[in-house]
Amino acid sequence: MLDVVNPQDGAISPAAARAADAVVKKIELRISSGELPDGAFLPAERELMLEYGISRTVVREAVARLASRGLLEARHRFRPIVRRPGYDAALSAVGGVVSHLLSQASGVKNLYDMRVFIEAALVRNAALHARKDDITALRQALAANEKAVPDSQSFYATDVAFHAVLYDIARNPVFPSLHKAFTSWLAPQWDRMLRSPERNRINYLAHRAIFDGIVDRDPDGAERALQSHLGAAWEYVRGTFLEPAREAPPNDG
Amino acid sequence: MLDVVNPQDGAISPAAARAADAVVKKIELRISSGELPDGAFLPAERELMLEYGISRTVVREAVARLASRGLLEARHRFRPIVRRPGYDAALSAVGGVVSHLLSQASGVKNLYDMRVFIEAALVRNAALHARKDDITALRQALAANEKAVPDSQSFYATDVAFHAVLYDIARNPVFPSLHKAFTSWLAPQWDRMLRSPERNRINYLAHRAIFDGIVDRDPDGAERALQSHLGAAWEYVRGTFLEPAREAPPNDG
DNA sequence: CGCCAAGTTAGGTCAGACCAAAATAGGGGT
DNA sequence: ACCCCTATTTTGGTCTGACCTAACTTGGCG
Repeated sequence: MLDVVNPQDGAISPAAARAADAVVKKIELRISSGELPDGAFLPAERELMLEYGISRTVVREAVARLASRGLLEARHRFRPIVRRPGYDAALSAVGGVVSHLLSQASGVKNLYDMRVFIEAALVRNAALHARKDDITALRQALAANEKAVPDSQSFYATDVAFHAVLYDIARNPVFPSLHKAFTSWLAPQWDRMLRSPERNRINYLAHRAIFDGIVDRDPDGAERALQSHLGAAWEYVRGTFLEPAREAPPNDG
Repeated sequence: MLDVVNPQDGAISPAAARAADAVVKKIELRISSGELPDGAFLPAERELMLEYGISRTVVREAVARLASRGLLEARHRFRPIVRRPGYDAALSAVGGVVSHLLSQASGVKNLYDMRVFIEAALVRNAALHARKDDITALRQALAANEKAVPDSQSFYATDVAFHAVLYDIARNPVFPSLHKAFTSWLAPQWDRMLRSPERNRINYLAHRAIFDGIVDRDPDGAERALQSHLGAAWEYVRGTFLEPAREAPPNDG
């Protein structure tokens, strides 16, 4: 009566003893204990293999595992660098998978809608809870945005920066990272959008409307302004890469 | 004298040709082309190694890479299974990194706040846009939840299910996956919470308040109910694992 | 003093082997 | 026939030792 428990490995998962796993934990510990500070080089593979009494195979697997978790930054042929992962790393870890999802038009749409949804909630939150310094930051970002209207290149930068402030106002470090993730994911599609001073001006005005809604402490107005802003932006870019329209978004169980 | 051409590659990062990378792409192609359908077993390592004329080392690295991207589901000592990644896979790919963040109390708080933020927006959305069948689903989930009040075990399940409906109403496949991710990340902390029929009843009533807000098309009321519900839940669990309170949430650049 | 070439280090890959667990085939009892 | 238990084969996980090549280091030359 062998009870090889492996039913739906729901949460615990027996996770048999993998050699690499133990090494991962040890290195993880050395990182979180500060023995391997952020930015430091990981010891050479051959060194680790002697130190832990394992083969290089296992060392390499452990390193790969840690790298995929974001604790190590392992460039090809370079010594891995220790990285204390934050929300940024967490989000960028998804990058690989997301890129796959973005290859379908529905993926872009879903992600964009998600962004709109969250950002709408953010402006609403800003309208309700923004502090003086938040308003100041927003005002400055808006001014920079206006000044950049003639130059599409810098307009894009100030555009992103303006939206970034909205994510900062929530005072949850997850949001700024999320913003970076959104922009980096959607940038490829976004870049194809033709830009012009006229178009920039329209977008700037939309930003100002959002700003006004926030300073007026009018969550509904601010949200409406943002929805219309991002909705228009979508309509403007969809034609550049979207075919009729797809169904059946990928969604696994 | 072969000159190692850095194929333009424009920028600095040579991104040299890694053998594993090429294999990754080939396998990726075989997956997306349907030759390796979702759920199929990946060929044995030794087979792949013959097929592509590479060593097993490279095969294993490629497999590991694909697994970390969610295209393969590679349990220990089992033949990898092909998985067409969806939003679920994308989110669960972050799991590893997130678990690290959750080891700090601030990480739990930030993630939980994020969840509250999003869920608040979701109930507001539900109050504004829920359709008849959404309301029906919600009502059923609520009824199941009420029925489970005496049994903490099943109450938890129906609790999660009730919240899940809120994520479904947004009609964006990202949200249900996000819900799964949230619950699986926060479950470990949540499990420590003592449960009792009395406590369950309080939570059920909170759910009903949310439901009422939605059917009354009262976004503010519904959101208020949810905020108070999740806020109370946090206060209830924080004591079980939280020390005084931490600062400096992890946040990398 | 700086630049370029030879030497050294260390990551990437390979080949072959062994172990143990999983998958499969085979045999015995009912 | 059918199922259960065991023997065999696969196959993933790990080890060893080696080689190649690109980084890194060092030292000589202009």
